[in-house]
Amino acid sequence: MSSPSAPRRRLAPEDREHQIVQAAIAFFSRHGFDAGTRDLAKQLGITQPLLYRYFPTKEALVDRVYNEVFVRRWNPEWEEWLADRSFPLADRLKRYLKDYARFVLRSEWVRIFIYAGLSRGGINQKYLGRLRERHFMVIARELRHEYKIPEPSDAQAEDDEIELVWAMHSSVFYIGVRKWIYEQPTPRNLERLIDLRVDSFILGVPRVLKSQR
Amino acid sequence: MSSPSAPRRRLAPEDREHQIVQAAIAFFSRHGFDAGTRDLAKQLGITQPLLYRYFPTKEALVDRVYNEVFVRRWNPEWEEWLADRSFPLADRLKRYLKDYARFVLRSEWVRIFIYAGLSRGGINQKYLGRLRERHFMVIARELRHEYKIPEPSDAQAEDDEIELVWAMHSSVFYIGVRKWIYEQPTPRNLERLIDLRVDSFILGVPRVLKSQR
DNA sequence: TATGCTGTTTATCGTTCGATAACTATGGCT
DNA sequence: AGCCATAGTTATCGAACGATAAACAGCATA
Repeated sequence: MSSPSAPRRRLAPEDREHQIVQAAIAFFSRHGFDAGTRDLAKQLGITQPLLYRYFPTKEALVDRVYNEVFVRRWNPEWEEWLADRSFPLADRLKRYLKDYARFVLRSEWVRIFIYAGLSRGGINQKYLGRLRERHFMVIARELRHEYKIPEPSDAQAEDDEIELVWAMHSSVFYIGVRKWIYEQPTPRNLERLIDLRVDSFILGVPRVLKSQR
Repeated sequence: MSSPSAPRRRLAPEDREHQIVQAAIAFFSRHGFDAGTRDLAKQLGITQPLLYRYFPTKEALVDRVYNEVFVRRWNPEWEEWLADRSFPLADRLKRYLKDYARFVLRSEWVRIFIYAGLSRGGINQKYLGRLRERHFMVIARELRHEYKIPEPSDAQAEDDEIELVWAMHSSVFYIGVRKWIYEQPTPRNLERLIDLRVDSFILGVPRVLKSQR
Protein backbone atom coordinates (compact mmCIF):
# COMPACT_ATOMS: atom_id res chain seq x y z
CA MET A 1 0.00 0.00 0.00
CA SER A 2 1.06 3.56 -0.63
CA SER A 3 0.75 6.17 2.09
CA PRO A 4 -2.73 7.66 2.53
CA SER A 5 -1.97 10.86 0.67
CA ALA A 6 0.93 10.07 -1.63
CA PRO A 7 2.96 13.21 -2.29
CA ARG A 8 2.98 14.14 -5.93
CA ARG A 9 6.42 13.27 -7.25
CA ARG A 10 7.88 14.73 -10.40
CA LEU A 11 10.09 12.42 -12.40
CA ALA A 12 12.30 13.06 -15.40
CA PRO A 13 10.32 11.99 -18.48
CA GLU A 14 12.69 9.18 -19.42
CA ASP A 15 12.57 7.79 -15.89
CA ARG A 16 8.79 7.85 -15.78
CA GLU A 17 8.54 6.30 -19.22
CA HIS A 18 10.89 3.49 -18.26
CA GLN A 19 8.97 2.93 -15.06
CA ILE A 20 5.68 2.72 -16.95
CA VAL A 21 7.03 0.25 -19.48
CA GLN A 22 8.44 -2.03 -16.79
CA ALA A 23 5.23 -1.96 -14.82
CA ALA A 24 3.23 -2.56 -17.99
CA ILE A 25 5.26 -5.67 -18.77
CA ALA A 26 4.54 -7.12 -15.34
CA PHE A 27 0.92 -5.98 -15.35
CA PHE A 28 -0.13 -7.09 -18.84
CA SER A 29 1.74 -10.37 -18.56
CA ARG A 30 -0.30 -11.15 -15.49
CA HIS A 31 -3.74 -9.87 -16.44
CA GLY A 32 -3.67 -9.88 -20.22
CA PHE A 33 -3.73 -7.00 -22.65
CA ASP A 34 -7.44 -6.46 -22.18
CA ALA A 35 -6.83 -5.34 -18.60
CA GLY A 36 -7.68 -1.71 -17.88
CA THR A 37 -5.32 1.22 -17.90
CA ARG A 38 -6.70 2.43 -14.58
CA ASP A 39 -5.51 -0.65 -12.76
CA LEU A 40 -2.11 -0.34 -14.38
CA ALA A 41 -1.89 3.27 -13.22
CA LYS A 42 -2.95 2.32 -9.71
CA GLN A 43 -0.16 -0.23 -9.57
CA LEU A 44 2.27 2.52 -10.52
CA GLY A 45 0.89 4.90 -7.95
CA ILE A 46 -0.05 7.42 -10.63
CA THR A 47 -3.30 8.47 -12.24
CA GLN A 48 -4.59 6.98 -15.46
CA PRO A 49 -4.42 10.08 -17.71
CA LEU A 50 -0.72 10.39 -17.01
CA LEU A 51 -0.15 7.28 -19.11
CA TYR A 52 -1.45 9.23 -22.08
CA ARG A 53 1.23 11.85 -21.71
CA TYR A 54 3.81 9.15 -22.50
CA PHE A 55 1.88 6.99 -24.91
CA PRO A 56 -0.70 8.35 -27.35
CA THR A 57 -2.90 5.26 -27.08
CA LYS A 58 -3.08 2.06 -25.11
CA GLU A 59 -2.21 0.26 -28.34
CA ALA A 60 1.08 2.16 -28.50
CA LEU A 61 1.97 1.11 -24.97
CA VAL A 62 1.15 -2.49 -25.80
CA ASP A 63 3.36 -2.33 -28.88
CA ARG A 64 6.14 -0.95 -26.74
CA VAL A 65 5.79 -3.86 -24.32
CA TYR A 66 6.08 -6.38 -27.15
CA ASN A 67 9.15 -4.68 -28.51
CA GLU A 68 10.78 -4.43 -25.13
CA VAL A 69 10.32 -8.13 -24.46
CA PHE A 70 10.99 -9.72 -27.84
CA VAL A 71 13.22 -7.46 -29.84
CA ARG A 72 15.63 -6.47 -27.12
CA ARG A 73 17.44 -9.08 -25.06
CA TRP A 74 18.70 -11.52 -27.65
CA ASN A 75 22.15 -12.88 -26.97
CA PRO A 76 24.19 -12.99 -30.21
CA GLU A 77 26.66 -15.36 -28.56
CA TRP A 78 24.14 -18.19 -28.72
CA GLU A 79 24.78 -18.70 -32.40
CA GLU A 80 28.52 -18.74 -31.80
CA TRP A 81 28.26 -21.28 -29.00
CA LEU A 82 26.23 -23.62 -31.17
CA ALA A 83 28.74 -23.45 -34.04
CA ASP A 84 31.90 -23.82 -31.92
CA ARG A 85 33.26 -27.22 -32.92
CA SER A 86 35.88 -27.30 -30.18
CA PHE A 87 33.16 -28.76 -27.93
CA PRO A 88 30.96 -31.83 -28.42
CA LEU A 89 27.54 -30.90 -29.76
CA ALA A 90 25.83 -32.27 -26.65
CA ASP A 91 27.76 -29.82 -24.48
CA ARG A 92 27.07 -26.96 -26.83
CA LEU A 93 23.36 -27.72 -26.81
CA LYS A 94 23.25 -27.91 -23.05
CA ARG A 95 25.09 -24.65 -22.61
CA TYR A 96 22.93 -22.94 -25.20
CA LEU A 97 19.63 -24.25 -23.87
CA LYS A 98 20.44 -23.47 -20.26
CA ASP A 99 21.28 -19.88 -21.06
CA TYR A 100 18.37 -19.54 -23.45
CA ALA A 101 16.08 -20.96 -20.79
CA ARG A 102 17.38 -18.52 -18.22
CA PHE A 103 16.46 -15.79 -20.63
CA VAL A 104 13.10 -17.03 -21.82
CA LEU A 105 11.63 -19.21 -19.08
CA ARG A 106 10.28 -16.36 -17.06
CA SER A 107 6.69 -15.57 -16.27
CA GLU A 108 6.57 -12.35 -18.26
CA TRP A 109 8.31 -13.72 -21.32
CA VAL A 110 6.29 -16.90 -21.62
CA ARG A 111 2.95 -15.30 -20.94
CA ILE A 112 3.48 -12.29 -23.18
CA PHE A 113 4.71 -14.52 -25.97
CA ILE A 114 1.56 -16.61 -25.73
CA TYR A 115 -0.70 -13.57 -25.40
CA ALA A 116 0.94 -12.12 -28.47
CA GLY A 117 0.16 -15.21 -30.49
CA LEU A 118 -3.40 -15.40 -29.29
CA SER A 119 -4.47 -11.86 -29.89
CA ARG A 120 -2.14 -10.70 -32.63
CA GLY A 121 -1.57 -13.48 -35.06
CA GLY A 122 1.82 -13.15 -36.64
CA ILE A 123 3.53 -10.87 -34.16
CA ASN A 124 5.81 -13.65 -32.96
CA GLN A 125 6.53 -14.91 -36.46
CA LYS A 126 9.48 -12.60 -36.83
CA TYR A 127 10.90 -13.98 -33.61
CA LEU A 128 10.24 -17.57 -34.64
CA GLY A 129 11.79 -16.96 -38.03
CA ARG A 130 14.94 -15.73 -36.37
CA LEU A 131 14.96 -18.73 -34.06
CA ARG A 132 14.71 -21.06 -37.01
CA GLU A 133 17.34 -19.37 -39.14
CA ARG A 134 19.92 -18.66 -36.46
CA HIS A 135 19.51 -21.59 -34.08
CA PHE A 136 17.59 -24.49 -35.58
CA MET A 137 19.41 -24.51 -38.90
CA VAL A 138 22.76 -24.33 -37.12
CA ILE A 139 21.84 -27.20 -34.82
CA ALA A 140 20.75 -29.30 -37.81
CA ARG A 141 23.98 -28.55 -39.65
CA GLU A 142 26.15 -29.34 -36.64
CA LEU A 143 24.23 -32.53 -36.05
CA ARG A 144 24.98 -33.70 -39.60
CA HIS A 145 28.62 -32.82 -39.19
CA GLU A 146 29.17 -34.50 -35.84
CA TYR A 147 27.25 -37.67 -36.66
CA LYS A 148 28.20 -37.94 -40.32
CA ILE A 149 24.62 -37.74 -41.53
CA PRO A 150 24.22 -37.33 -45.29
CA GLU A 151 22.94 -34.00 -46.53
CA PRO A 152 19.16 -33.85 -46.85
CA SER A 153 18.22 -35.11 -50.28
CA ASP A 154 14.99 -33.14 -50.65
CA ALA A 155 12.81 -30.57 -48.93
CA GLN A 156 11.05 -33.31 -47.01
CA ALA A 157 14.29 -34.52 -45.44
CA GLU A 158 15.19 -30.94 -44.62
CA ASP A 159 11.90 -30.46 -42.83
CA ASP A 160 12.45 -33.66 -40.87
CA GLU A 161 15.65 -32.31 -39.38
CA ILE A 162 14.09 -29.03 -38.37
CA GLU A 163 11.08 -30.80 -36.97
CA LEU A 164 13.21 -32.90 -34.66
CA VAL A 165 15.04 -29.81 -33.48
CA TRP A 166 11.66 -28.18 -32.92
CA ALA A 167 10.63 -31.15 -30.82
CA MET A 168 13.57 -30.83 -28.46
CA HIS A 169 13.56 -27.06 -28.33
CA SER A 170 9.84 -26.75 -27.73
CA SER A 171 9.96 -29.39 -25.03
CA VAL A 172 12.22 -27.02 -23.09
CA PHE A 173 10.04 -23.98 -23.69
CA TYR A 174 7.04 -26.03 -22.72
CA ILE A 175 8.46 -26.37 -19.23
CA GLY A 176 7.75 -22.65 -18.98
CA VAL A 177 4.25 -23.12 -20.33
CA ARG A 178 3.55 -25.71 -17.67
CA LYS A 179 4.86 -23.44 -14.98
CA TRP A 180 3.61 -20.02 -16.02
CA ILE A 181 0.50 -20.77 -18.06
CA TYR A 182 -0.87 -23.89 -16.43
CA GLU A 183 0.56 -22.94 -13.03
CA GLN A 184 1.75 -26.47 -12.54
CA PRO A 185 4.45 -27.39 -10.07
CA THR A 186 7.66 -28.01 -12.00
CA PRO A 187 10.69 -30.08 -10.94
CA ARG A 188 12.97 -27.69 -9.18
CA ASN A 189 16.19 -28.22 -11.00
CA LEU A 190 15.81 -27.04 -14.51
CA GLU A 191 19.38 -27.85 -15.53
CA ARG A 192 18.78 -31.52 -14.97
CA LEU A 193 15.65 -31.44 -17.13
CA ILE A 194 17.62 -29.87 -19.94
CA ASP A 195 20.43 -32.41 -19.62
CA LEU A 196 17.94 -35.24 -19.89
CA ARG A 197 16.29 -33.75 -22.94
CA VAL A 198 19.55 -33.06 -24.73
CA ASP A 199 20.94 -36.51 -23.95
CA SER A 200 17.89 -38.26 -25.32
CA PHE A 201 17.96 -35.96 -28.35
CA ILE A 202 21.58 -36.82 -29.03
CA LEU A 203 21.02 -40.53 -28.56
CA GLY A 204 17.86 -40.71 -30.61
CA VAL A 205 17.78 -38.15 -33.39
CA PRO A 206 20.97 -38.96 -35.35
CA ARG A 207 19.93 -42.58 -35.66
CA VAL A 208 16.45 -41.61 -36.83
CA LEU A 209 17.86 -39.28 -39.45
CA LYS A 210 20.35 -41.87 -40.68
CA SER A 211 17.69 -44.54 -41.00
CA GLN A 212 15.69 -42.15 -43.16
CA ARG A 213 18.47 -41.88 -45.75
CA MET B 1 -24.96 -13.01 -44.44
CA SER B 2 -28.51 -13.48 -43.20
CA SER B 3 -31.44 -12.09 -45.13
CA PRO B 4 -32.20 -8.40 -44.52
CA SER B 5 -35.08 -9.02 -42.12
CA ALA B 6 -34.50 -12.43 -40.62
CA PRO B 7 -37.78 -13.98 -39.55
CA ARG B 8 -37.96 -14.69 -35.87
CA ARG B 9 -37.52 -18.43 -35.45
CA ARG B 10 -38.60 -20.31 -32.38
CA LEU B 11 -36.36 -23.22 -31.44
CA ALA B 12 -36.81 -25.90 -28.84
CA PRO B 13 -34.84 -24.79 -25.77
CA GLU B 14 -32.40 -27.71 -25.90
CA ASP B 15 -31.68 -27.03 -29.57
CA ARG B 16 -31.07 -23.35 -28.97
CA GLU B 17 -28.88 -24.05 -25.98
CA HIS B 18 -26.79 -26.52 -27.95
CA GLN B 19 -26.48 -24.02 -30.78
CA ILE B 20 -25.32 -21.30 -28.41
CA VAL B 21 -22.71 -23.52 -26.80
CA GLN B 22 -21.28 -24.62 -30.12
CA ALA B 23 -21.11 -21.05 -31.41
CA ALA B 24 -19.56 -19.91 -28.13
CA ILE B 25 -16.80 -22.49 -28.46
CA ALA B 26 -15.91 -21.24 -31.93
CA PHE B 27 -16.33 -17.59 -30.98
CA PHE B 28 -14.42 -17.51 -27.70
CA SER B 29 -11.65 -19.72 -29.04
CA ARG B 30 -11.09 -17.18 -31.79
CA HIS B 31 -11.52 -13.90 -29.95
CA GLY B 32 -10.81 -14.79 -26.35
CA PHE B 33 -13.14 -14.86 -23.38
CA ASP B 34 -13.05 -11.09 -23.01
CA ALA B 35 -14.91 -10.73 -26.31
CA GLY B 36 -18.38 -9.26 -26.02
CA THR B 37 -21.66 -11.12 -25.78
CA ARG B 38 -23.19 -8.86 -28.43
CA ASP B 39 -20.78 -10.06 -31.08
CA LEU B 40 -21.40 -13.65 -30.11
CA ALA B 41 -25.15 -13.09 -30.44
CA LYS B 42 -24.71 -11.44 -33.81
CA GLN B 43 -22.78 -14.45 -35.05
CA LEU B 44 -25.70 -16.61 -33.97
CA GLY B 45 -28.26 -14.36 -35.62
CA ILE B 46 -30.00 -13.71 -32.32
CA THR B 47 -30.10 -10.78 -29.93
CA GLN B 48 -27.80 -10.46 -26.96
CA PRO B 49 -30.39 -10.67 -24.16
CA LEU B 50 -31.53 -14.03 -25.46
CA LEU B 51 -28.24 -15.49 -24.26
CA TYR B 52 -29.34 -14.61 -20.74
CA ARG B 53 -32.42 -16.74 -21.06
CA TYR B 54 -30.16 -19.79 -21.33
CA PHE B 55 -27.24 -18.78 -19.13
CA PRO B 56 -27.60 -16.63 -16.02
CA THR B 57 -24.25 -14.90 -16.55
CA LYS B 58 -21.51 -14.76 -19.11
CA GLU B 59 -19.35 -16.57 -16.59
CA ALA B 60 -21.76 -19.50 -16.63
CA LEU B 61 -21.56 -19.72 -20.41
CA VAL B 62 -17.78 -19.63 -20.26
CA ASP B 63 -17.77 -22.42 -17.68
CA ARG B 64 -20.01 -24.43 -19.94
CA VAL B 65 -17.59 -23.97 -22.84
CA TYR B 66 -14.68 -25.22 -20.74
CA ASN B 67 -16.63 -28.24 -19.62
CA GLU B 68 -17.82 -29.05 -23.10
CA VAL B 69 -14.29 -29.00 -24.48
CA PHE B 70 -12.23 -30.61 -21.73
CA VAL B 71 -14.46 -32.88 -19.72
CA ARG B 72 -16.35 -34.48 -22.56
CA ARG B 73 -14.54 -36.13 -25.44
CA TRP B 74 -11.94 -38.26 -23.74
CA ASN B 75 -11.36 -41.63 -25.32
CA PRO B 76 -11.02 -44.32 -22.63
CA GLU B 77 -9.48 -46.67 -25.18
CA TRP B 78 -6.24 -44.66 -25.16
CA GLU B 79 -5.22 -46.16 -21.87
CA GLU B 80 -5.96 -49.65 -23.15
CA TRP B 81 -3.96 -49.15 -26.33
CA LEU B 82 -0.94 -47.99 -24.37
CA ALA B 83 -1.03 -51.00 -22.07
CA ASP B 84 -1.64 -53.64 -24.76
CA ARG B 85 1.59 -55.64 -24.80
CA SER B 86 0.69 -57.59 -27.92
CA PHE B 87 2.18 -54.68 -29.89
CA PRO B 88 5.64 -53.08 -29.67
CA LEU B 89 5.61 -49.95 -27.55
CA ALA B 90 6.65 -47.81 -30.52
CA ASP B 91 3.55 -48.85 -32.42
CA ARG B 92 1.35 -48.31 -29.42
CA LEU B 93 2.74 -44.83 -28.90
CA LYS B 94 2.24 -43.92 -32.55
CA ARG B 95 -1.32 -45.17 -32.60
CA TYR B 96 -2.12 -43.39 -29.35
CA LEU B 97 -0.50 -40.10 -30.28
CA LYS B 98 -2.06 -39.99 -33.73
CA ASP B 99 -5.53 -40.47 -32.35
CA TYR B 100 -4.90 -38.13 -29.44
CA ALA B 101 -3.61 -35.53 -31.88
CA ARG B 102 -6.67 -35.90 -34.07
CA PHE B 103 -8.70 -35.16 -30.97
CA VAL B 104 -6.69 -32.35 -29.49
CA LEU B 105 -4.82 -30.64 -32.31
CA ARG B 106 -7.69 -28.47 -33.39
CA SER B 107 -7.96 -24.74 -33.29
CA GLU B 108 -10.68 -24.59 -30.64
CA TRP B 109 -9.11 -27.13 -28.35
CA VAL B 110 -5.60 -25.71 -28.39
CA ARG B 111 -6.68 -22.10 -28.07
CA ILE B 112 -9.26 -22.68 -25.36
CA PHE B 113 -6.82 -24.78 -23.40
CA ILE B 114 -4.28 -21.99 -23.51
CA TYR B 115 -6.85 -19.31 -22.75
CA ALA B 116 -7.99 -21.36 -19.80
CA GLY B 117 -4.50 -21.47 -18.38
CA LEU B 118 -3.87 -17.79 -18.91
CA SER B 119 -7.01 -16.39 -17.37
CA ARG B 120 -8.00 -19.08 -14.91
CA GLY B 121 -4.99 -20.57 -13.30
CA GLY B 122 -5.63 -24.13 -12.34
CA ILE B 123 -8.60 -24.92 -14.52
CA ASN B 124 -6.56 -27.25 -16.71
CA GLN B 125 -4.84 -28.89 -13.77
CA LYS B 126 -7.55 -31.50 -13.47
CA TYR B 127 -7.05 -32.36 -17.12
CA LEU B 128 -3.28 -32.44 -16.79
CA GLY B 129 -3.53 -34.58 -13.70
CA ARG B 130 -5.59 -37.11 -15.61
CA LEU B 131 -3.11 -37.03 -18.48
CA ARG B 132 -0.28 -37.75 -16.10
CA GLU B 133 -1.99 -40.54 -14.18
CA ARG B 134 -3.62 -42.34 -17.08
CA HIS B 135 -1.16 -41.84 -19.91
CA PHE B 136 2.28 -40.70 -18.76
CA MET B 137 2.58 -43.18 -15.92
CA VAL B 138 1.47 -46.01 -18.19
CA ILE B 139 3.99 -45.02 -20.84
CA ALA B 140 6.75 -44.90 -18.23
CA ARG B 141 5.80 -48.32 -16.91
CA GLU B 142 5.60 -49.88 -20.37
CA LEU B 143 8.93 -48.34 -21.26
CA ARG B 144 10.58 -49.97 -18.27
CA HIS B 145 9.00 -53.29 -19.13
CA GLU B 146 9.90 -53.33 -22.82
CA TYR B 147 13.46 -52.09 -22.38
CA LYS B 148 14.23 -53.85 -19.09
CA ILE B 149 14.90 -50.63 -17.23
CA PRO B 150 15.28 -51.00 -13.46
CA GLU B 151 12.50 -49.57 -11.31
CA PRO B 152 13.09 -45.97 -10.29
CA SER B 153 15.10 -45.96 -7.09
CA ASP B 154 13.85 -42.67 -5.70
CA ALA B 155 11.44 -39.83 -6.39
CA GLN B 156 14.06 -38.09 -8.50
CA ALA B 157 14.36 -41.03 -10.86
CA GLU B 158 10.58 -41.24 -11.05
CA ASP B 159 10.39 -37.58 -12.05
CA ASP B 160 13.01 -38.15 -14.73
CA GLU B 161 10.86 -40.73 -16.46
CA ILE B 162 7.78 -38.56 -16.40
CA GLU B 163 9.79 -35.57 -17.59
CA LEU B 164 11.01 -37.42 -20.65
CA VAL B 165 7.47 -38.51 -21.45
CA TRP B 166 6.41 -34.90 -21.00
CA ALA B 167 9.08 -33.87 -23.47
CA MET B 168 7.79 -36.14 -26.22
CA HIS B 169 4.13 -35.59 -25.52
CA SER B 170 4.39 -31.83 -25.33
CA SER B 171 6.43 -31.73 -28.51
CA VAL B 172 3.38 -33.15 -30.27
CA PHE B 173 0.94 -30.75 -28.64
CA TYR B 174 3.28 -27.93 -29.47
CA ILE B 175 2.70 -28.59 -33.14
CA GLY B 176 -0.80 -27.34 -32.45
CA VAL B 177 0.54 -24.32 -30.59
CA ARG B 178 2.67 -23.42 -33.58
CA LYS B 179 -0.26 -23.78 -35.92
CA TRP B 180 -3.16 -22.32 -33.95
CA ILE B 181 -1.48 -19.88 -31.57
CA TYR B 182 1.48 -18.63 -33.57
CA GLU B 183 -0.32 -19.14 -36.88
CA GLN B 184 2.79 -20.69 -38.34
CA PRO B 185 2.72 -22.89 -41.42
CA THR B 186 3.11 -26.48 -40.29
CA PRO B 187 4.37 -29.48 -42.31
CA ARG B 188 1.32 -30.97 -43.90
CA ASN B 189 1.58 -34.55 -42.85
CA LEU B 190 1.16 -34.77 -39.15
CA GLU B 191 1.50 -38.55 -39.02
CA ARG B 192 5.06 -38.35 -40.24
CA LEU B 193 5.93 -35.79 -37.57
CA ILE B 194 4.58 -38.08 -34.90
CA ASP B 195 6.46 -41.09 -36.30
CA LEU B 196 9.70 -39.13 -36.18
CA ARG B 197 9.13 -37.99 -32.63
CA VAL B 198 8.20 -41.43 -31.36
CA ASP B 199 11.15 -43.08 -33.12
CA SER B 200 13.65 -40.68 -31.62
CA PHE B 201 11.96 -41.07 -28.24
CA ILE B 202 12.26 -44.85 -28.43
CA LEU B 203 15.85 -44.73 -29.59
CA GLY B 204 16.98 -42.13 -27.07
CA VAL B 205 15.04 -42.29 -23.85
CA PRO B 206 15.60 -45.92 -22.72
CA ARG B 207 19.34 -45.46 -23.03
CA VAL B 208 19.27 -42.24 -21.06
CA LEU B 209 17.24 -43.85 -18.29
CA LYS B 210 19.51 -46.88 -18.15
CA SER B 211 22.62 -44.76 -17.92
CA GLN B 212 21.06 -42.95 -14.96
CA ARG B 213 20.77 -46.17 -12.93
C1' DT C 1 11.78 34.40 -2.86
C1' DA C 2 9.37 34.90 -7.16
C1' DT C 3 8.75 32.97 -11.90
C1' DG C 4 7.69 29.80 -15.56
C1' DC C 5 7.93 25.41 -17.66
C1' DT C 6 5.92 21.12 -17.53
C1' DG C 7 4.92 16.78 -15.00
C1' DT C 8 0.69 15.42 -12.71
C1' DT C 9 -4.06 15.49 -11.15
C1' DT C 10 -9.19 16.30 -11.34
C1' DA C 11 -13.24 16.20 -13.96
C1' DT C 12 -15.56 14.46 -17.68
C1' DC C 13 -16.82 12.80 -22.39
C1' DG C 14 -18.64 9.11 -25.56
C1' DT C 15 -18.64 4.18 -26.10
C1' DT C 16 -19.13 -0.45 -24.88
C1' DC C 17 -19.80 -3.82 -21.52
C1' DG C 18 -22.87 -7.35 -18.75
C1' DA C 19 -27.32 -7.59 -17.23
C1' DT C 20 -32.62 -6.58 -16.40
C1' DA C 21 -37.48 -5.41 -17.42
C1' DA C 22 -41.12 -4.98 -20.31
C1' DC C 23 -43.04 -5.86 -24.61
C1' DT C 24 -43.87 -8.94 -29.02
C1' DA C 25 -45.14 -12.81 -31.69
C1' DT C 26 -44.46 -17.85 -32.78
C1' DG C 27 -46.31 -22.29 -33.12
C1' DG C 28 -48.34 -26.36 -30.60
C1' DC C 29 -52.70 -27.05 -28.77
C1' DT C 30 -57.82 -27.57 -28.21
C1' DA D 1 -59.87 -20.45 -35.89
C1' DG D 2 -58.54 -18.80 -31.75
C1' DC D 3 -55.78 -19.35 -27.35
C1' DC D 4 -51.74 -18.90 -24.61
C1' DA D 5 -47.27 -20.46 -22.81
C1' DT D 6 -43.00 -18.95 -23.74
C1' DA D 7 -39.11 -18.08 -27.18
C1' DG D 8 -37.40 -13.91 -28.72
C1' DT D 9 -37.14 -8.83 -29.19
C1' DT D 10 -36.67 -3.77 -27.92
C1' DA D 11 -35.29 -0.44 -24.65
C1' DT D 12 -32.47 0.70 -21.11
C1' DC D 13 -29.66 0.64 -16.78
C1' DG D 14 -25.18 1.36 -14.15
C1' DA D 15 -20.35 0.35 -14.38
C1' DA D 16 -16.06 0.37 -16.65
C1' DC D 17 -13.53 1.36 -20.59
C1' DG D 18 -10.11 4.53 -23.56
C1' DA D 19 -9.28 9.10 -24.18
C1' DT D 20 -9.38 14.53 -23.72
C1' DA D 21 -9.34 19.19 -21.57
C1' DA D 22 -8.45 22.09 -18.05
C1' DA D 23 -6.68 22.99 -13.56
C1' DC D 24 -2.88 22.25 -10.27
C1' DA D 25 1.80 21.97 -8.29
C1' DG D 26 6.85 20.47 -8.11
C1' DC D 27 11.24 22.20 -9.05
C1' DA D 28 15.16 24.32 -11.72
C1' DT D 29 16.22 28.85 -12.66
C1' DA D 30 16.69 33.86 -11.85
